[in-house]
Amino acid sequence: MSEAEKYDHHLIEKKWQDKWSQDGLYVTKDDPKKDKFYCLIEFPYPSAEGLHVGHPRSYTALDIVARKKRMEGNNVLFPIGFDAFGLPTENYAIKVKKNPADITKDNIERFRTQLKSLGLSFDWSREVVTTDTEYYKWTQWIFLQLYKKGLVYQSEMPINWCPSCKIGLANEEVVNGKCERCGTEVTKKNLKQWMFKITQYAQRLIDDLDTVDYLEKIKSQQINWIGRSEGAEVSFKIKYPRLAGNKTKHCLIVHGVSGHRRENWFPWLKNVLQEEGWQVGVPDLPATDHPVVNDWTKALMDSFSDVSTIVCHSLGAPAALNLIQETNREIDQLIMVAPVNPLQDWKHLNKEFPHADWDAIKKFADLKFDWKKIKQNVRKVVVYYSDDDPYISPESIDFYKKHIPEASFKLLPGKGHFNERKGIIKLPELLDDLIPSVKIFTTRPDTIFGATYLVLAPEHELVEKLKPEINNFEEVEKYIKASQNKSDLERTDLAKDKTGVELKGVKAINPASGEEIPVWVADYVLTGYGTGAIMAVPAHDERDFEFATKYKLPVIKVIEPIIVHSENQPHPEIVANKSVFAGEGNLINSGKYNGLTSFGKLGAKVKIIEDLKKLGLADSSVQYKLRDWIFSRQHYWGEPIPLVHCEKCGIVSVLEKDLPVELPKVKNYEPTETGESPLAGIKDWVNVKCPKCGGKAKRETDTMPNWAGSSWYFLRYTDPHNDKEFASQQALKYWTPVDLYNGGMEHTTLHLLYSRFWHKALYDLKLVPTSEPYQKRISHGMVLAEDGKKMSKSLGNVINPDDVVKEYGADTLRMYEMFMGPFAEAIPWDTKGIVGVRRFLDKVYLLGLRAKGLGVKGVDEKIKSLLHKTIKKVTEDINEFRFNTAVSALMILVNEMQGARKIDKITFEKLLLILSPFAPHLTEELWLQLGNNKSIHLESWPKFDPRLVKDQKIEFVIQINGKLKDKCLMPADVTEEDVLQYLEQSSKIQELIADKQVVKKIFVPGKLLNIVVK
RNA sequence: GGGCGAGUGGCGGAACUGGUAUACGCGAUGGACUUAAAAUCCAUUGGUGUUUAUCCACCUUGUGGGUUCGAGUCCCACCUCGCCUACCA
Repeated sequence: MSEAEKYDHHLIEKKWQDKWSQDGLYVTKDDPKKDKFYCLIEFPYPSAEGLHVGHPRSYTALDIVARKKRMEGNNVLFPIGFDAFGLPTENYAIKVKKNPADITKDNIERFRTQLKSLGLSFDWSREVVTTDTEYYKWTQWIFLQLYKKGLVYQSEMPINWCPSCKIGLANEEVVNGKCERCGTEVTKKNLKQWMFKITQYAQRLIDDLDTVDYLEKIKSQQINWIGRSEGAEVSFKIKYPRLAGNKTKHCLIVHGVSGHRRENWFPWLKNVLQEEGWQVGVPDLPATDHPVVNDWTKALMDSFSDVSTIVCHSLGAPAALNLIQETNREIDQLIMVAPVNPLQDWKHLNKEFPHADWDAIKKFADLKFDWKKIKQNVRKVVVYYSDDDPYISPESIDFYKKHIPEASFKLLPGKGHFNERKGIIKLPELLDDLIPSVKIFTTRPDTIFGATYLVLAPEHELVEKLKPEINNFEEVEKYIKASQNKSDLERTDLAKDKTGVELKGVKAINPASGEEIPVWVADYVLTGYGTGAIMAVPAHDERDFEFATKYKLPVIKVIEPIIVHSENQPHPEIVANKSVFAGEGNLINSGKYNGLTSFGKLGAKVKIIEDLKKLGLADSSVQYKLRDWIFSRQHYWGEPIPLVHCEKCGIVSVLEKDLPVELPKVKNYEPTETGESPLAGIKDWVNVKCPKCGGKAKRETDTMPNWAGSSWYFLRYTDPHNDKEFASQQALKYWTPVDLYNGGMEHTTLHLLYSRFWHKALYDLKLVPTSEPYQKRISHGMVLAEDGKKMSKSLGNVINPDDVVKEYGADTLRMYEMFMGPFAEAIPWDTKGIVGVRRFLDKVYLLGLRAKGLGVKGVDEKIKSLLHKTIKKVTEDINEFRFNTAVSALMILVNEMQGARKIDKITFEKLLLILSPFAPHLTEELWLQLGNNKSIHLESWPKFDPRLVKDQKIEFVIQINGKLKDKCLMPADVTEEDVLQYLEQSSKIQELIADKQVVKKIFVPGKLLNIVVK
């Protein structure tokens, strides 16, 4: 082939790209008569670097699918847009001191030119850009709908904070625990954040995966990320430490003036405490003889000589204080429920309690409390009060706050005076003070007898609560502070030893065995998951084992592996010899559960929980690793969150008619010192009138994350110019769900999950017709650099697609990207390999030139058959995304056609048709040169003839003991008899089996005959 | 540590439900064309051995076992690499 016979890609490609655009060849109209096919690529982020050689790989692949689908008669939607908000642009803007909006505009322009040079059949008329106000107006509108639905809330959350850049970082900006930009170790900072309740959808996000067609590994990644685990919450009671020794558990309950009603709330407490082995004294005194009088006090102390705890209610409170003062006895804890201020004027209550001795009560006012003395005698004071108590005013509580500031004051809203007539008010909180307990989450309740200690996360609230009981509180506090200051990296570094500290003086009771076990605080237990506390079973959990070994805590084996002797199982001794056995098995050392299996419907897992449930000590529980979605970003370049903080009304939505809340232009994009968004500094933007009351208000200055705009862009494509709705119901009904969605594996957790959640929320609001956004999801492999590493600017190994297009043409680039390897796998780029596909296209071109002179009919049967086989193969390969083998099939056909003696125009045209999705420019050029007057891309996809695909004659294989020994040409439907007959005449085979004994013969129709000899 | 996936020539890779391993492409070698080079075309190209008339034999899909008439493909163990994830009880 000479130079002249090579085609000029510059000329051809530009010509057709312009023509197609002029003719609107790829503009899609909604057409209910045609079957729709919605084919979607992840829209790119228009970075300053421009397109990278990885983009065309997936775009071409889906372009091929889209083109084929069109030829098959579908109405195809194949749109394109840009996901343009986000940090890289903001950072770049700060660096070059330009407006991110201007930078974005330039970048998109560059991307458009590049994308257009590839001959992709996008419908550019539907282009969507997330940073356009017409687009983000609707992102904000949807946010408001979700806000109104109660899916959005505000919460103080620790965010990643770079102390050097003074900036909040998104998770994806933290690389190995360090700031992506400056390399400083990232710490945590508490900031109020807007959150999405994605956890509410956790179960549905798992369940509905059954209704969609995703690659298995994508499904499993989603399921893993959501991380459902079934288990149980079990309460471990804390042993009240001061009672452990010589003291008896003795509680005195002192009621108020309404002594006749004390049964309204005392009995339950009395019962519970008695069940726990406490002695309980409730002075059963007539109301008229209320215990203010010193005589009574003395009598009381005589009869209850060893009281460790006093619970008092209402007027019982000053009485109890008086009691403590007068008797000068040490009390462990004093719990005051709705305590009365003794200085209060009680006259107005005379009528309500006519039987009370008001003369005696009035003496309260005369009491002189010696607060110092009282406080010396009581170790711990707890005060419960309510916000709607008709008898106890806030001033009463202030009285106690003034005199006993050390007490813990607990407001329980809506409890009234804690003595409602209608029923008994139970105060589990109070019980927690008397008999505190730790709730733990476990997936292995069957190992509970092996729980030799408890571990609390450092942030666990019980630590503070047990403060008076902890003998080494200073040490504990130091540990907690230290672990809070640790960076995430340090805290999750598995290589480092686990650390922890024991709460000395505190013991917990194993509810199954009744054993006393120590309680530790350690940061290998996470606050955010489960209950923030675990029972440690060192014999059957690696982490617990490691910790127990370090701190010399007991290890009790309670599960024995079931020994099954089977060749297909790992050897049982290997399992048995491990110090930690985390599998299932039979129970030992577990009291009455010994001998049960750990698993199964009748196993210990179920049985133990059932039994503990009856005692009110356990409950089945399902936990998810998935956390709520932190939706706030303290950055400039994102959609403003359309909320307003009003001094009077609190948080108020921006009115729909006032959307979009536009990003103001500012001079400085640098984040602020405080971690607030740069928007906070723009006074005339921040200060607004409240949409509700018209009063003073401030705008929310946080912006949305990138994931917002990309959660619903595919909906906008269906109706991109609608200014009344985000998309019309009609368009949504016709086009959704997306039939085929391709993207990178790196987006299968975050983007895909967020987007599915967002869509489900819209579905619940009846704003979209389907509960799942994407019917099918596939994923492409990365294009690696020639050295096999990731392409990156810093390594200087990036290949620019523009250079390839310039030198070899878009068709060549497209075909090479398809040919390089399996679509789903990462493949290194090989510039040398490109010439192979270019040579192939040159061959096609040459064949085309020759074909012009050919007759309409007359072709070798062999070529005809191969053509039909190739049509079949290419059709199937595109359906299965096996583009590499489709290309190779096309190459084989072209090689054969080149060497063929006889070939006709129709055969060549069919080749062009099946090649056209891969190389749209060249095939269009040749198609029209051959005298056709309509674009090849408007033609139908050719069908193969099944008769021609089947070979008449086949190469039949003769094996001896499975090894190939001979081949012979046979009719496709050859019988065993015919083959055997052939064998008898074959001297070669006869020789080979001459001195052997033929055991049997295996005949596989249409394939082979295997002779088994000895 | 967990999850998923992959190991096939000098290289990228192919092989449908177990049935001819190495398709297709790159590279390499030799030849044709050319003053020469490029381009193009033709031939060869997994390894070893033997023979050189190119016939033949044996070996070969990370390693070691197993199932089977037959294993790149299925099972078990191990090794290596990649991606995602990370103390989730």
